[in-house]
Amino acid sequence: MENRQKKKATIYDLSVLSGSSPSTVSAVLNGTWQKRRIKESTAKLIRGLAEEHQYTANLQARGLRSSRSGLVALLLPVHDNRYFSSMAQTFEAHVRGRGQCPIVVSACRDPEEERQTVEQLIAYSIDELIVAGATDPDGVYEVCAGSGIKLVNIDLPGTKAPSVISDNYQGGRLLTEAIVRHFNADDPLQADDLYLFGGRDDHASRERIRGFRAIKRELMDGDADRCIVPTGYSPRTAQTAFEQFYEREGRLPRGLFVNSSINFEGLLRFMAHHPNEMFADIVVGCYDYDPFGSFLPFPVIMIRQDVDGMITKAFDLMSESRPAIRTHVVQPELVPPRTALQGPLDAIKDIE
Amino acid sequence: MENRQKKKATIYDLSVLSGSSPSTVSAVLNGTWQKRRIKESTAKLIRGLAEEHQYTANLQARGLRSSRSGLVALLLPVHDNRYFSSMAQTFEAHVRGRGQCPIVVSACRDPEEERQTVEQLIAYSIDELIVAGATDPDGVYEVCAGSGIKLVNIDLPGTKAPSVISDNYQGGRLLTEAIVRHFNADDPLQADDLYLFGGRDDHASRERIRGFRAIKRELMDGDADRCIVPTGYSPRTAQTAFEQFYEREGRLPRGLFVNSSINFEGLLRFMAHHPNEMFADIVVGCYDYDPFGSFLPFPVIMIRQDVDGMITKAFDLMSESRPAIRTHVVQPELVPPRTALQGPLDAIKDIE
DNA sequence: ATTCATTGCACCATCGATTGTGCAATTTTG
DNA sequence: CAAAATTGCACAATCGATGGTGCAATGAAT
Repeated sequence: MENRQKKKATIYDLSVLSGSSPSTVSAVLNGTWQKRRIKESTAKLIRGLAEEHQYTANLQARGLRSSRSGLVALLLPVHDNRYFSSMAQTFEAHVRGRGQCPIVVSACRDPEEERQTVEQLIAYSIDELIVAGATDPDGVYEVCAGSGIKLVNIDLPGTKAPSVISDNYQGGRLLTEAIVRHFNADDPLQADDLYLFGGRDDHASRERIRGFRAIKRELMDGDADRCIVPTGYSPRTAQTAFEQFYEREGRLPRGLFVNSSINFEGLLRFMAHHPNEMFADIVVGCYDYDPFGSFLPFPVIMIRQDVDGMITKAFDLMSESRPAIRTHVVQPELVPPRTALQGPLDAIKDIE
Repeated sequence: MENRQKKKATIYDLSVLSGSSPSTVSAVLNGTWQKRRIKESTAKLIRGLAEEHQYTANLQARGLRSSRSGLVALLLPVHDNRYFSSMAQTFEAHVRGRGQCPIVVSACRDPEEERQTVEQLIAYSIDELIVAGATDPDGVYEVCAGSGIKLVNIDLPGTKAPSVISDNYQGGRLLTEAIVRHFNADDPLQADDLYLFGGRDDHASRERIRGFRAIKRELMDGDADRCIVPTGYSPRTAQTAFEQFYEREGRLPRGLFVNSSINFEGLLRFMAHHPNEMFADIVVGCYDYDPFGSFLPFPVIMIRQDVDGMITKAFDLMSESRPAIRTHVVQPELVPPRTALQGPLDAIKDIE
């Protein structure tokens, strides 16, 4: 009854109740009381009152005074795929582990939205920011410049802040090679039957394409520009690309390198209009891992990026005082078909 | 050069530069200047200076003064599955549409974590909060009580705040019936060959189970408690349950109602240790939709909950001044096998 | 030429916590 | 017992924005 009051208690309320000054209350409740030589008994009294009245600090006030907030943000392009959602999950675990408050926002892969969102975050005095897969990382940097925010790019590199990315070239190589080798020696995959679909003109796509071409040249007799079909990161445009190919050729390529699980959803949409038999002889390599994708009716080889490794590295960089502006590369992992890997959810304790 | 200063400009800086008072600057920049009868020319001058010096309001200060923040939060159990990640995506679009700032956090399905997280959010003067799939919605309410936050439960209902949930009973019926009817008449599914795996003792699971049993009684000759195997929402425990069943019976049930896509991942893990042939005669119904899950090598029928409908309803409720404490029910949708539905990502414009 | 209304803005208290500084009371030292 | 050192805390400025109130200057009405 008594502690179901309407307004939240402040240090001033507790100050009156305890007979101490607000600054004493503040010191006791934020842990600096030893430094201020507050008596243990005083501290105990105040802590008791705080407990009794359910005191919680007004973090906006604290943030205003100290120009910090305890908030750590992750800016994603989108939430709705397993790569980024596992990144969010991993990120939260890390931030909580450091005793801070994680928040996740997305900016729809829109440079203007990215900048505006970050501006908002800065206005809330976010302490640290991880920008994942930004369309314009350096634009984000400009917004952050001079705000004192710690900034690390992840997934796509920038030139103004430290970055942590996957080795997309190596991943592209691994995946392409695995596709090629998945075919039997008696009916090997031909160079003009191995296509790459998806992605756009960003660093990750370029590197993966570079790896794709390198393997094609090394393992097969050639490569061609028409074997590369960038579609942007969208299911719809990818679907269109598959359908156009099918219109033209009457079939799909036997070897398909799909540049992201988002583009893979375009292939699903295509599949919905065609029977499974059409995919009998096909091998798909997908950059990014999705557990369900791994068990489709045809062989699906996937690349899992080391999200935990990247996030860990990003926080390492943030804890450095003046991290070098360079790009750190983390190795991704090849995932054979029909593989159910553990993910960040496995770290969560189950009740039930 | 000159606008690359180290510290952010404040209304006091602009006040000096413009020769007006801070309150005038404030009024001009927050839009209340008409009400305060500021001259158009003064306003224009100040807006120009603000632009030039890249002024952005300190939202912590504003929030402190006005005890509002412009932040709207979504509290999820976890990020890393398509149901909740699409919820995050949809939520963000709605909040941005209202000109506010969305933030998403997760609390790992841990009641204590839920309460602590919400306490933090309140400390930042979050204006509105949607709590999705909370283990203890009423516990969250207690924390919010008297803070003036607008609160709506979603996915799992509470008794202290308005709630929006799926019609899980109806969804359970739909899904169970679809599983049964997917078998041929010449070799129909028997009651003791239709199992439900996953979920726990929450409202959603209970309702789905109720629907499951109702259909079993209506369409088949019986039902049995042993056909229901709650595992909690975790891939690992679900996997164990499938493996134990397999140990015991030497096979899986022909009809499988899997209570969430998270539990379905447990089936994937089981699949990784067994050949596809084992699943030749199986029909799976999964509560929650995952596009990749829909295309597995056996028929997978899914339920898609109307996330957009639920979020829309939730915001409708929030905009009411004193919404009734009741539970609103939204109809879910049955998704036949091999179906690639559009999702919230389709609303995002593509830049190629 | 007064009086009154309107315009246009400045002043100041306030939101709740942090932190540098000062000082009385107590304890220690010589 | 006086001087010095330490303990324990209060005071007050501050962070940046908001909004109620007051007041001078200008124009309108009588």
